[in-house]
Amino acid sequence: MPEKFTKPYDHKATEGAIYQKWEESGYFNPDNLPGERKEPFSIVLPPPNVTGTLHMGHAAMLAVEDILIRFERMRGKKTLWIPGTDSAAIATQSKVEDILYKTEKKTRHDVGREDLLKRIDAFTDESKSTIVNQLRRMGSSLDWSRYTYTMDEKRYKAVMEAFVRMYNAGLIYRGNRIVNWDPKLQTTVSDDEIEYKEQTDSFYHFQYGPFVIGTVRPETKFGDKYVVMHPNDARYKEYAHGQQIDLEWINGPITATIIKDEAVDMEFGSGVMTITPAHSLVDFEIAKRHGLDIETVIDERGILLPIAGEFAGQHIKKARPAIVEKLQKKGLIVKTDEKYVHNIATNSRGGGIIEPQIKRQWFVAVNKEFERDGRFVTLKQMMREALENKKISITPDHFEKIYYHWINNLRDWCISRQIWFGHRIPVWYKTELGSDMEAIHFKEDTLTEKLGLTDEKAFDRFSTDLLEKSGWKDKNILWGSIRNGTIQLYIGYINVLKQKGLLDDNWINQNRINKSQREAEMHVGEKPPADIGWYQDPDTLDTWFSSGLWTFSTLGWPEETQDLRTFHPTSVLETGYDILFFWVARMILMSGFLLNDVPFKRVYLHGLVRDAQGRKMSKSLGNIIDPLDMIEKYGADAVRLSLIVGAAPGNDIKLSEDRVRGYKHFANKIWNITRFILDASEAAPVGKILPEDQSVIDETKQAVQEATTHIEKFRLDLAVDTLYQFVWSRFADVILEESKPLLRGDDAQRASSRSAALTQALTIILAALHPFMPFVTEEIWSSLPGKKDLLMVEAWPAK
RNA sequence: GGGCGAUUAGCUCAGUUGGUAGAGCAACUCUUUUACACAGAGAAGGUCACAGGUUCGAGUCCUGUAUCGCCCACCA
Repeated sequence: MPEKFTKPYDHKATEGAIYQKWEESGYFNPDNLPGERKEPFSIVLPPPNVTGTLHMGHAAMLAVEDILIRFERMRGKKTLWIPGTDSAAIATQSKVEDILYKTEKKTRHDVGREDLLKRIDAFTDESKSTIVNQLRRMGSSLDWSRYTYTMDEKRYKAVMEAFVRMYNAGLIYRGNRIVNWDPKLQTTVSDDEIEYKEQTDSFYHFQYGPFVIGTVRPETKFGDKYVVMHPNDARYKEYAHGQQIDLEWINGPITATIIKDEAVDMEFGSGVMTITPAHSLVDFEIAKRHGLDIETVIDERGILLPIAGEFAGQHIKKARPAIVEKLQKKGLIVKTDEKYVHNIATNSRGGGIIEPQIKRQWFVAVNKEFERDGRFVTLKQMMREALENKKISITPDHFEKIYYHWINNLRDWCISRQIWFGHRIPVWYKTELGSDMEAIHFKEDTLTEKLGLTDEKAFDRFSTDLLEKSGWKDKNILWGSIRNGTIQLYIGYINVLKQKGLLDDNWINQNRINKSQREAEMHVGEKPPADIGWYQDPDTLDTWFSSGLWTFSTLGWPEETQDLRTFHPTSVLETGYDILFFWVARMILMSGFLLNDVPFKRVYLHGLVRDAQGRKMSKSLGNIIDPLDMIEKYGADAVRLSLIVGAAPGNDIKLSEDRVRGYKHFANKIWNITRFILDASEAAPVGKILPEDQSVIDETKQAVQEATTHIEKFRLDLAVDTLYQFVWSRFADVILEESKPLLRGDDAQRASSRSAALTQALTIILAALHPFMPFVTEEIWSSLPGKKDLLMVEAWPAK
């Protein structure tokens, strides 16, 4: 018997070496697997953030997926588990920007786009190895030869291709619509990334002509010239739709128009409201229904525009009390509720408070019909049908209801982001200015005076100089145009001037004439047309756009690769229920349109890992259990089991260190069972199994069969429970105890028979436990006499 | 406001088509020349949230109530 069995199982001395053996065997790669394997089984790893570290949620995901992969590999399938990491666009860029500011006191505008991207690349390269090694520590049998990164060259190509195809099918369009604008991160945010947070504010009731209107946001009220009420509201039946009323408002007399619309809740407040279409989705829709004017009141930075009169140029936060004070003086405040509790929209990706803005952005049309297989369908329909036709099933199944509910409420998906790190939109513009970004116009003399520049040549030199210092490559972005005494400057240019302290918001808002957006000649494609003067859209794509391609971009799409033919659709997509909509639904959308197929056949949703009290693990609560600490202390096998047992699909897992410790004991139990059996087989050499000992094997097989059924139903929790019960309470406590007298008895034939039966039962147990506890089982396997190949490719001991 | 879950031993959770309540952990008693004290043997622990109903029979099916959780929407 090997020396090591005289001591308790030592995971630290074992796990590293075992993983190395697996990797060296090449068996993680389906092309190297022994025997003839026809049936494929594939999973793509939901790619963790490249700059992140492993947390318990990842650990749970890895445990489940590795169990499924190892189980199917042992069942003789051609198994592929594709590793990858995600660029996590916004999160990563913010992180690098933070570092930049902390170490060099610079913003991204100081260093410029190209330089920032270089810094991000360096940062991600450096941290990539951390997460990749942590994935290995869990024992994950990922095929590293197929490792992918969302921002690598092939994936970039796939994203470009997808965009172009969807654009050509009319499913991607550019439109001016109200979007969720994050003034802190200066980018749009998709509907799904918004998180509502409760907040207490003052709620003001204002006298608005004969009406009383309420608001928590007086600073948006400058543009309000429509007063809306329900058509059936008897209190206001004397007022007619379209009727005009003169009244006194914040900055003097205005004329308001009565609008009757059913969107108004008669029960709320006075049943009358004014609308701010440019900064509220509901108001925007009312305005569109009635063809009303839509006026922007607040700019991208939260600064009030000239429409605010004397308040123009102020930040909304500062302006609010001043506006309230003015209304108070004018006697227009009826009353104020100090403690009004309401929800405000925030950017869940660490951003600020969402300020709806009307912006020109790129969208995916989910309700637009296109031709497919001789009929007209919409993306929404396709997403719905994938489940209705049972091409995809979700475990646990009640999530299917939630999925349908989400689809039904789905609006067009805003896919453009104003951050720099990400897949850049493959669209090119050509105007005399180089793009059709937003521009602001000024009177020529005001600007030349402000910057101390006397003529156009001086301005040109000034710009060129600025250009060099700021590192911008494309001169066209920085320059504006002068014509008819008006200077037109791009937002990007203005931002640079602001950072240099040459202009400030106050001045801009007082001197601007208007804003414009020029139509440009447009080309959609990865590369610009051959002639010069084309300028690429500065925006990048929503990170979920590229994530949506993940099941097939990782397999080489758009090329017709062998991998794509063999492994797509993937067998199972396993992820947390928290990204069902972000990711799962979008993969169904993308795969449906681009491949006319589903991305996976089965969705398995695991729960979230919480602490022992059921709270989310967070830094602020200080209740984070680090999977690597746990692996260090108790071994990866124990960590895996602790995340599987008691975790029914979709249920949250309450994890405590005690649980992990408990499963370390189980690893040791198996270790000692082996020691006992090796001992026995040395004392009583393995012989022919007599009929009276056959039951030991039969019973073992039956337990494994039961576990197999559970795994097939994705009840890994029950499967491991079955095996645990059998091994500990039945095999160790009863069968081994009963065997002792037989092994030491006078009947040598019986002793050999029993010893043989136990040895065989042990091999079955080891094989059955291997997907769950790969390290300890593989280590024991290597010490059993007569075993040549690795346990990971041994045949599964049940049908 | 709409939707989806949950409520079973001190804690965490199983409980397949209805047939006398299960596991792990913790706690209790005993056991150490025993494969394993990271152990074994034993005992204890439950009005299955509550109230009705269907049934020969309900933790399981139906109705309602309460509490907790999550998702979606959102009121100016």
